[in-house]
Amino acid sequence: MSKKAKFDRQQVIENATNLYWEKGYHATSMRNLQDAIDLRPGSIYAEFGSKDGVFKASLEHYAELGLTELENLRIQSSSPVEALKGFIKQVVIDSQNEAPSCMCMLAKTVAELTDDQPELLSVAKNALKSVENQFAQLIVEAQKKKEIGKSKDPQELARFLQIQITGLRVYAKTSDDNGPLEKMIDELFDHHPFQ
Amino acid sequence: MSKKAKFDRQQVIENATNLYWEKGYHATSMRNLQDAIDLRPGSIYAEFGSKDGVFKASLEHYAELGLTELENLRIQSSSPVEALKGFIKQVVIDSQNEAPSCMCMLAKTVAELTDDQPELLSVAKNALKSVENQFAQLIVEAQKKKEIGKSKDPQELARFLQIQITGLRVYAKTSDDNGPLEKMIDELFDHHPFQ
DNA sequence: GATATATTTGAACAATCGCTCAATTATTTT
DNA sequence: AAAATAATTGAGCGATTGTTCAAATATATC
Repeated sequence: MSKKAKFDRQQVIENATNLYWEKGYHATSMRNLQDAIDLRPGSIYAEFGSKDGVFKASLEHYAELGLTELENLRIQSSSPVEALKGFIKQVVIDSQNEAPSCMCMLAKTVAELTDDQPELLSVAKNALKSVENQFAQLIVEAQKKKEIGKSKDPQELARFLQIQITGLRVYAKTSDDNGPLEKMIDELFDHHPFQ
Repeated sequence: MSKKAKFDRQQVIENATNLYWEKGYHATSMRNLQDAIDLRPGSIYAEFGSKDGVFKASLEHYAELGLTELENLRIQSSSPVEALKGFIKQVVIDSQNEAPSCMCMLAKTVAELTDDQPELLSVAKNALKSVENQFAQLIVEAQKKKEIGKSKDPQELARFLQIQITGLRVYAKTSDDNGPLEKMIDELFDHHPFQ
């Protein structure tokens, strides 16, 4: 009795994410978005409600992407610390060539938005916290495998990693020499607060 | 033969800086700016040429503000390391209550802008590098005073500090508990790569 | 094939964007 | 006081913003 053929929602969100990730919230217009996801305004507003709705879906998709990648690295590696190090190298180094922006989209959003967009800001903050919690979980696992001393507080170490990643990614955008960054990542787990 | 009474350029730039610092480049409109600095479009364009011109002047003023603050802290303190630590505590902790944004305006700009604004991006990057160089200079001084081992590379330590500050300031925006951050700052100079 | 209905389209809305410039105002020199 | 000129004003430019909705289209049911 009705028409069912719809666009590929997942593909649409992926394209929207790539555009928002590159340009940020304010610099991305609905017309930019329409072109990037190949949908007319009516369809976008029927599916997402507003520009904010698309951005929110993008933030959630981006966070899911990161968490999935971390899981995959954990499966591929025999060591939780190696998985963490691989993740950090990927987001800090590899993302410079492959990703829409070398910045973390969540950190970029937290940096860009003010309390004028409380919900979007909250989504970004919560997503960052989710990633941090996943870090902590891997650190607990590493402690069980004696890769990290059991006296350390996993949440504290996870927070430390988040801070390092954010700092490193912003710095990566200011510099074209990855040498020092790779060295810093390699040494991350060899000193305080990990050792 | 002519009219000379002009607005206070320094005050105008200061007001513009505070607005741009809070809202970022794209979210700040020329009308927002007109209200904040109490000037009509004609005067603004006569003095700064464009929205980008005002932003550039703001970036430069912001950088100057930071460098001056660092100098003042150095004069007030007998120790270069104490000056550095004081600077970091101020920008990470105190700025949450006092400043237009707890974010570093330069890092925020680097995070927000793309190659669509190459000149503004370059100004922000260069300003960050200037601050980093100032850090390095204080570290050299600290080495002379035996506060830091002379085998350490000042530029490497300065870069490390920049990365820590950026990471800490973004994290501060996601969290309302400063305890862990203050502890991290206090311990910054007690471990690798400083010791 | 006709009907019903969900989906998709794209022109167009009011508001706002960065910016221009003729007109007005204020100050200095004569 | 008059003339000269720089500074300031603010209405308004064309373009773009986020969003709406009547019309057109495509699919499922009968």
